[in-house]
Amino acid sequence: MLDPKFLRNDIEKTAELLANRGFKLDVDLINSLEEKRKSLQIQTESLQAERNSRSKEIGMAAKRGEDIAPLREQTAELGAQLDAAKEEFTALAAQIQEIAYTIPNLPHESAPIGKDEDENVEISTWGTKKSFDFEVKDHVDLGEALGGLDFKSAVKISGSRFIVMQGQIAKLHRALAQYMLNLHTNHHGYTEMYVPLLVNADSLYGTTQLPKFGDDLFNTKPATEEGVGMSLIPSAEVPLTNMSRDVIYDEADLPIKITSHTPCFRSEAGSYGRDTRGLIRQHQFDKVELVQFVHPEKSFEALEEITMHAEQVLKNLELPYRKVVLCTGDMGFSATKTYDLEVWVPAQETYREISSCSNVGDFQARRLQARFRPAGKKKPELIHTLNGSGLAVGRTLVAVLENYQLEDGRIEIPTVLQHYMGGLTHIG
RNA sequence: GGAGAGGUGGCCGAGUGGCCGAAGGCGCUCCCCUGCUAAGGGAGUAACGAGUUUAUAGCUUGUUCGAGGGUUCGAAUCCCUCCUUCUCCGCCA
Repeated sequence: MLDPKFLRNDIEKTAELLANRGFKLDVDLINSLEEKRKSLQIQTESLQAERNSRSKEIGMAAKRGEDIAPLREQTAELGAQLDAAKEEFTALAAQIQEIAYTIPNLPHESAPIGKDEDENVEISTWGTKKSFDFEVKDHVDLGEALGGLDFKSAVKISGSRFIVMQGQIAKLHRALAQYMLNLHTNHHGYTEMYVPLLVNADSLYGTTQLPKFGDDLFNTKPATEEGVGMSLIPSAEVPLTNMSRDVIYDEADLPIKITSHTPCFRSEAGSYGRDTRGLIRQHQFDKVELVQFVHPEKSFEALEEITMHAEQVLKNLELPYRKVVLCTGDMGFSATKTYDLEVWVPAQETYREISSCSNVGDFQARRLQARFRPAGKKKPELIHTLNGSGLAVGRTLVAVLENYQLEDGRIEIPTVLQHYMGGLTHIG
């Protein structure tokens, strides 16, 4: 959620920045609602103040043994007025909040301005694309031929966009996740976390999946007026980032760096027809997530760092990739700035997203009430939160299968993973 | 799943209808005292929102005692629902 002060004091500038990401802020509507809010709030609060002081008087009169019946009657009338004002104010405040919830974060000035993914800017490329002197197969053909990817069984058991993995491929998938976790905990300073995969609505509001993106979630109960029950996490970002909810950290505790390997569940509503083949877009996939809570002045520094941590996985796996900074029009709802890492996928002859690292600024922290107490100061301030995939495990498996394929259909195992595979050098 | 007892400020803990936003303690900050240290004395110390303001200063004001409803002129205190913690029993990887 944006700082409401932006909407009150600097709405034109805010609208301009939001326009960069293709969001049209209804300035006139907000201005008129705000104006109403202000007068209504003043009115309501002064009625409340009046009631409070009268009630106090009644209490004192009662103590003196005076007759309080007439006073009570008078105040009862005031109460009716107050109830009406309160009701009106609550409705208006709810309307304003509903709008506020749908406003995305302001892009940072260093994010390039653009409409959509075509205007993302490549920052760097790494690694050499292997030249294959045979026709490359995609991971589906490779995996099925090796008996390790079983799409048919997954359809039978659950439906499309699920996968059954088997044998060495299942093990390779596990090895990838283990390797990533070990790298981040042993070398990048993250603390490993085991977290719930089912979360409550408060958590989803905290990380801004709700109220706007509820359709992307799998819920344990259909949404009703009573609530939605619990939801399967779309990313470990949700439980990890919610660790900070309603916490006031000591400044010395920052930065906090945590990581977790979890399955992620996404309904992928609205993406029918895209990436229907293979493991690229699944309802369930594994991911190793990196989350940092940092001092507000350090968050852009931290974004570079967290991105580097994700890049290190690709480098160590010797997978060619490129780093892209998302333009304002392609950034996620809560991000101020995002780097995507895209891995080379030989069969598609293109780079595909495998990690997304974002500085969220105080956007989530405001909803989470995630704060720290600056040394020597009384007032707590909002922290900044960051998250990054380090990496999406399923897509990394795709990249390994395709980039490490041999002409005979076998897969070479990247050096750093061989240890995790019991010394195995090839699959197949 | 059953029975019982709880949830109060950074922490502990008192408070069963009216100067209670909340005694007391711990912690923390500042000051005094003590030639260091330990101890002692004094003062201060919740969050969030609105208005005013150059101001995250001050002032005025509202809300918040697990959450949400209700009763009342007035609720930490009474009633209802939910969440959650602990103890005992049951079940269980």
